[in-house]
Amino acid sequence: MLSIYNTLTGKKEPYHSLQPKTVRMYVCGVTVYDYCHLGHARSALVFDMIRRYLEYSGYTVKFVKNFTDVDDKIIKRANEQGVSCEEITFKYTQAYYEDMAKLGILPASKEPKATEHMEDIKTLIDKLVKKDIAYQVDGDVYFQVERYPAYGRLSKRRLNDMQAGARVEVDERKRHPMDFALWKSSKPGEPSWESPWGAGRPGWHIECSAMSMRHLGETFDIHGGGMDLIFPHHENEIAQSCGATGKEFARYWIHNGFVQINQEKMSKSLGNFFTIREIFEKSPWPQEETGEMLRYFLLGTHYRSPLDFSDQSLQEAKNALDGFYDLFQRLSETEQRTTCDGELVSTVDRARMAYSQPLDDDFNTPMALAVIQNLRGNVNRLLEQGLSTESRQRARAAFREFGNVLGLFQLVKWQFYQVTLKGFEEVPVRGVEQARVKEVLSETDVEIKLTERNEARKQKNFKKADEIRQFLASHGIVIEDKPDGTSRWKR
RNA sequence: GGCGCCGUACCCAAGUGGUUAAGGGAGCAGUCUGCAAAACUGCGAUGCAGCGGUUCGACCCCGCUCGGCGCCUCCA
Repeated sequence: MLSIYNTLTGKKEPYHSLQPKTVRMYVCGVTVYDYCHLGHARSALVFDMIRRYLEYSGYTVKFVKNFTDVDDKIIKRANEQGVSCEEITFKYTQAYYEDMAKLGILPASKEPKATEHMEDIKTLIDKLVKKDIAYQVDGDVYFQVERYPAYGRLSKRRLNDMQAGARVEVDERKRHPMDFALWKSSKPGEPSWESPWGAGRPGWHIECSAMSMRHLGETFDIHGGGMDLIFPHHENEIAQSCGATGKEFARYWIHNGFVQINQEKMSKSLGNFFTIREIFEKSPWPQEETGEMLRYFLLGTHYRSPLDFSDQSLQEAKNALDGFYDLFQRLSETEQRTTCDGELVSTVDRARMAYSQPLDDDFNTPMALAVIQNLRGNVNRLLEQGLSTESRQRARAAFREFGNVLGLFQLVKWQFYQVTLKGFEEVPVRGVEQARVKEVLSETDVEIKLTERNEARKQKNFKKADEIRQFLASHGIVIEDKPDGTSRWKR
């Protein structure tokens, strides 16, 4: 039985879909005016995991994630660079897809754009104006918060409290300082669409209401996003949507915590952010592995907690992951003994049950990882006592199955033979000492040396064997001798 | 000023009103190994920021204090 922490009620609640076996879920995506940073990655990854787990649990998931492609920031960026808004949004939408692919984040089932939903947006605003919940001032349309009595129920704020704290200049034309724009008249040169209120563009919040209702219906199951969207974005979405339809909007509100650097929120204004591509570029490890390291790191903390990013944390994730892939290598080797084949089956079954328990409890991925870590230990033990080739494949398949929910353990090659490092002079690793790789040895080079060494070992020439080991080690090659006299190696 | 979050071993990080406070990383010791690596085994918080309170019993509930952070303005 899945339960989810619902921001709306402030409690963990049993989850029930409105339609049986189907989840309709909307997540606020990004405004495409710049490269994504790690914070965006976390949010995307958290909801990707939730989506995957829901599917793993047998639900069909209608997952909608939007792109905001009309916005002040886009206009500003376009003006700065002297290019059109379309060029900006196209460029960063492409970049988004590239970054997400590297992180192993699956595309949503629908990825709508605000600019493609102008009719829906205008219809929705019109409805609010007709119901007298929104009002027009010159070419702008505002939502009147006092006309929605439940305003503040998501963020647990009262209108009066907020009024006291408001320290921005209030537009005198607004009836209440918290009233927000549904439609903004456009200045010359800005993107604009015709409307009953004049040429203009939609406010930020209305697009999500329009797009979610278009693709998921007026009432749907889950709405998610980063913590910082609770107010005002999601609060306003609720007001607009419920105001327009008179029905409940989203039923479960899920919000992920921030990525921090040294205990502080990662943000543009603080200048302490890392873009996703920057992390990949600076990583001394190949792309697939860096992606997996990031996922392991990001899912190692519960989605609602803040999490601090550092190079050390990434390295720790890699070390933890290495243990798995070392095991997977051994599982790929053949074996006749069947001593523990029976026990393996029950071990995997037990793990399967233990696995979904924490994930059912508000998506507790750290605990789920602990279950998989336990399974790793158990399989290692059984492996030592004897697991047949078939059982080894079964074990590997189990890791694939569990790992798929978290986007882990899907690689066929990690290290052991196939890996090539990128960049070979000096690879700076922030915070840690410099990783240095002197020169590249090709796989053939390594194989030749290895054969040479095993010859030497056969002849008990351990001095020579150790020299070769040392030589290879100085080139970042680690040798593992197997009981049968042959060796495996990894970089 | 309003609303809210966090403080668990060297580091990361789960968790429960009452059996031994998960798991990982790092470290140490041992087994194995020609050596090594990997793997396995063992060690590691008598305590969960501090102080009070509720309770038969609290790390977990309540209050206060200290420390750190977030939202209230665009923000994942």
